[in-house]
Amino acid sequence: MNDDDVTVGPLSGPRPGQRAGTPGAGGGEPTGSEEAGRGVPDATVARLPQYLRALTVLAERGTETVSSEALAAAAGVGSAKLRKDLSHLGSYGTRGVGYEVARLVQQISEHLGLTQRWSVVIIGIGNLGHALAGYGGFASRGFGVVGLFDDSPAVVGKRVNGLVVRPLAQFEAAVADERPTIAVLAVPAAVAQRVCDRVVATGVSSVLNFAPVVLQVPEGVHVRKVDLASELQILAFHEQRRAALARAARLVPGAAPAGRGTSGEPEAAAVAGVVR
Amino acid sequence: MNDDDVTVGPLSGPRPGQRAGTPGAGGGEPTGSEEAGRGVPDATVARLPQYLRALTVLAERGTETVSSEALAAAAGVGSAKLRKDLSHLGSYGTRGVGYEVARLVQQISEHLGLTQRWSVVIIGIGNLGHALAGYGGFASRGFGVVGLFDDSPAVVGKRVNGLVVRPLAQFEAAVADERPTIAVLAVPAAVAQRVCDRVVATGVSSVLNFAPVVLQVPEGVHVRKVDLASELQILAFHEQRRAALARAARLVPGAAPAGRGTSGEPEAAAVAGVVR
DNA sequence: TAGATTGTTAATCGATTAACAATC
DNA sequence: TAGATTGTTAATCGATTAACAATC
Repeated sequence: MNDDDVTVGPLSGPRPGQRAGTPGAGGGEPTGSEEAGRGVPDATVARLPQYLRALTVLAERGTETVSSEALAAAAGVGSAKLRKDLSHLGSYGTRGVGYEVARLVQQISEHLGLTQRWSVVIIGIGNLGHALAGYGGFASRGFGVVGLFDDSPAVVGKRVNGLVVRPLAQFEAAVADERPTIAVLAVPAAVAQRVCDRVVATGVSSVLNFAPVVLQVPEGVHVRKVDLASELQILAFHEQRRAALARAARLVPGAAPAGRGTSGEPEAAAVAGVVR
Repeated sequence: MNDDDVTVGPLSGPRPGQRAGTPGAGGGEPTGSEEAGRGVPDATVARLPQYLRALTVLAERGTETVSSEALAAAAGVGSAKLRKDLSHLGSYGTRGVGYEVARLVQQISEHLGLTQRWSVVIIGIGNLGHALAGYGGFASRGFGVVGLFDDSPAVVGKRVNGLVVRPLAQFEAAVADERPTIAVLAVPAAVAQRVCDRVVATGVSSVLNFAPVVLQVPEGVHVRKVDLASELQILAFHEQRRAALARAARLVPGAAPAGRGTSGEPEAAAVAGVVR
């Protein structure tokens, strides 16, 4: 689960500390008249795009029906988890048979809100923003980039992927026109909060943040963070632990519990002079 | 928690289905002679970079000591969670006082393995790979990009951020020379698995994958995935749910249970200015 | 000593997993 | 009917949270 998802639900009940996005599964309050999909767990939501992608691949290959076992393998999860996840959407399988690929694609797409087109603006057209503006994966999945903004004279006015980069000063007016739902922030950390404040003030309620800062937003605004350096740091942690374990194993060879495999570890050299 | 982390631990005990990265907290097997940091939970590890960043900001401002309350606020988490997380590292605070910023920076850096320099190669120098190659956030956090590879004649030979893009054919030889620990994959989905296989075959044991596919890797190789389109899809899910709730609220206005605040749908409120 | 704040405990919550009854 | 596979239940596990005793 990517719990960088700083989300506060629209119900905004004043009970302090209630984290929405996981609405009161316990209480009463039917919340309305929806049938299912009311209380899809965050962890499940985060996996739906994966399932959808696996299903799309299957559909392209002409597969019409798939078992939870096979789909789970394609998506890299366990079949029990997959079935549980799908059951939250209402369960569209047939016992003894499996899931109809086309139907499931449709259902997941609807649940993810992909049956409509969402408009996206990108703010900050540096290296990364430029790449995002040109990323084919957005358009192909129903996200339309409708605006590019930056404040640097070096890029304003340039054409990127068919759009002209506009100065940030025009942002508010553009939003009033184009009504994007999602803003992608690819600006430097130092200005990210200020830009975010402006974005939120215009009514945009979802933000994808690439700046390495924790954005403060009012209730009701969703922020997801992609932090590239953090990803490397997390990998580094595991490498470091691996190296530490390998060192320990060399020092206390008898302590090795079992099945250590090719017990020499690849990074031994790189580690040669490190901590502890 | 970012549980895209497909990780298999170095202990590789043959017990089937055991997910490592969360080593047997229950069992016996002391795993060696390390003091602490043995069993840092994945969720905690994923937050350490956040803490480190917040601390760095504090350090730059000249702050010498910080309370869990203040640091937690800066990192966007609760103070209890922060203290619990830090306690997994061994706890370096002083009751009644707080944490010494410099000391904590040092401790977290060591735990993340950032006291050494990790070498990174980037494979796939399209839009995204190009941006990653130029991303300052890597170098500034101790990750050195030592190689860029691609197979397209359009980019091979070009100089990006001081490095010449080499053909993928030279990859194996280069790895033997430069011994990178981490490979970043920014290649098209269609070839990602094949490229990954080559990467893993050279002994690289950590992969950061930007291709929208689930990579199959042998035990002991860490893969983390960054999926840009998925991030947007998850945001779309929440927007879609928000819209559905708003619709339900309009149709059954009396059904609003309590504390609905400005019961109009959040979209409207957000547009008018900032919510709540 | 009095005030502050950590580190830890215990309760709670959400997510995962295995197993199996329901049912195609 | 026999075989297959879903949808759900119940057990387990890991993560979060609040509260507070320890202690600076």
